[in-house]
Amino acid sequence: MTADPPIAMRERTRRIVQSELTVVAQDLFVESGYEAVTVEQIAAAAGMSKRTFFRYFSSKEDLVIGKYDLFGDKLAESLAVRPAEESVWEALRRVFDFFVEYVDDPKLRERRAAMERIVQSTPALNAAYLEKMSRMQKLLEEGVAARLGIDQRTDPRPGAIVGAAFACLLAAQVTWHESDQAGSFGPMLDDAMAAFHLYPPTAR
Amino acid sequence: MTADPPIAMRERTRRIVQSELTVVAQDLFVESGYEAVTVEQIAAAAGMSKRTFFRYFSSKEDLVIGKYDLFGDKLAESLAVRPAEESVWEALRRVFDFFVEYVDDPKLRERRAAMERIVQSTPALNAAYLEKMSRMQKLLEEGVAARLGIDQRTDPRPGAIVGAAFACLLAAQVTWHESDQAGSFGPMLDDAMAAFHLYPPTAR
DNA sequence: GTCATATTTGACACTCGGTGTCATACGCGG
DNA sequence: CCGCGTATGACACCGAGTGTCAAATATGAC
Repeated sequence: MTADPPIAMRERTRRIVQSELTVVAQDLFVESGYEAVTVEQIAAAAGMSKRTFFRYFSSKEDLVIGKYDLFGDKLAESLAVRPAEESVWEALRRVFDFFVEYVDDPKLRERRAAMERIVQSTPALNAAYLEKMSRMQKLLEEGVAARLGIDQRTDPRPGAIVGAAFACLLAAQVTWHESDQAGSFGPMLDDAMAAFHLYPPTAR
Repeated sequence: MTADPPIAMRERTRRIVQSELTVVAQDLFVESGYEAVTVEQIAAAAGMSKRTFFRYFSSKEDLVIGKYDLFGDKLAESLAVRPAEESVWEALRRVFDFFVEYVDDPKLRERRAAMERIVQSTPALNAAYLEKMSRMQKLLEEGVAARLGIDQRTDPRPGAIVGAAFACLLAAQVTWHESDQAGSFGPMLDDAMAAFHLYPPTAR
């Protein structure tokens, strides 16, 4: 247990440096665009060498979208906790409340909107973003398959359902982002997901 | 008109060099993995310099997934041609017959399956693939919005519906790819898309 | 066939993202 | 104050991708 305090300490300072880097980098991205800003510039603006930057982020992309790595497990746990009598579609909608909170958060709104614009308009970032989403989806598929009592290895429906739910999430996000963003993101997501009705799974 | 023949000629030889490069590169990828093969190795194996490689493909990724750029417009046209009385979901399924033909094509099956494995297992490629898909989706959204008579700038449903259809396509593709691949890909896609029923769009 | 012209190619130098290595500086517990 | 482990910077290096320019090659007119 004597090893705990220093580790926690290091981890804390590490987080601080990371968020400092994130802020500095985002300001530069907003000013000049993602691709026009080099890692060396970010590092210099944060008072460190390029080599040290890569000790805090595994890549330039990671600085922007790395945070989504943490989301996946949270979502899967959140799905596991949903009551069994709830429909799969409804359960997924409730799981997405996590995103709704994130999008609605008034403290982050300005900054998040700016970064979203940059991600949407930078193909490399958008690609990486979609890949993260696809990883989250995979983590949820197992839970959905279990709920439906079907085998995800031979039945495409768990993947299709989770993918469709994420498609709703992304579509709502884009529309929301291009709207005036008054009120909550929740109803927009509800609209998107309400376009679908799931047939009860049939045995095969 | 005298300018036509040479252009067609150059374009033809260009295609030939491109497909030669693709074959050579795919063989190398299958042997050693995408990332382990350098562009210089591909170029050397095809008897040209690295600089010349980049005159035929804008990037290493482009060599693998660049062909999908052409799909988008075809899909959009294909949707525009679907009869108006057909439901949106059914129309999208019919548009996907294009993919079904592609996947079923017995001449390409072996090679395509090998490349699919590589794309699935290489994050950078998978990300780029998803990004291409997302571009195709955008091209179809307008047509879907028109069919439904709703405004895609303020209503998330066109994007959600197209995205959901593509989610079915991807899920079916993954499941298909992990199956014995006997028979046609079509029924697998039907299964995935049959999990959903679309509510008729309501005015807002 | 010959010449003029346009295109293709290779060679080279360069930028940027990312990694391995090593010596040094720093913070901490004894 | 000393020893130890971690953080850092400097440097060299690799691979993807681009700009430039000169040489090679193909094309068209005559």
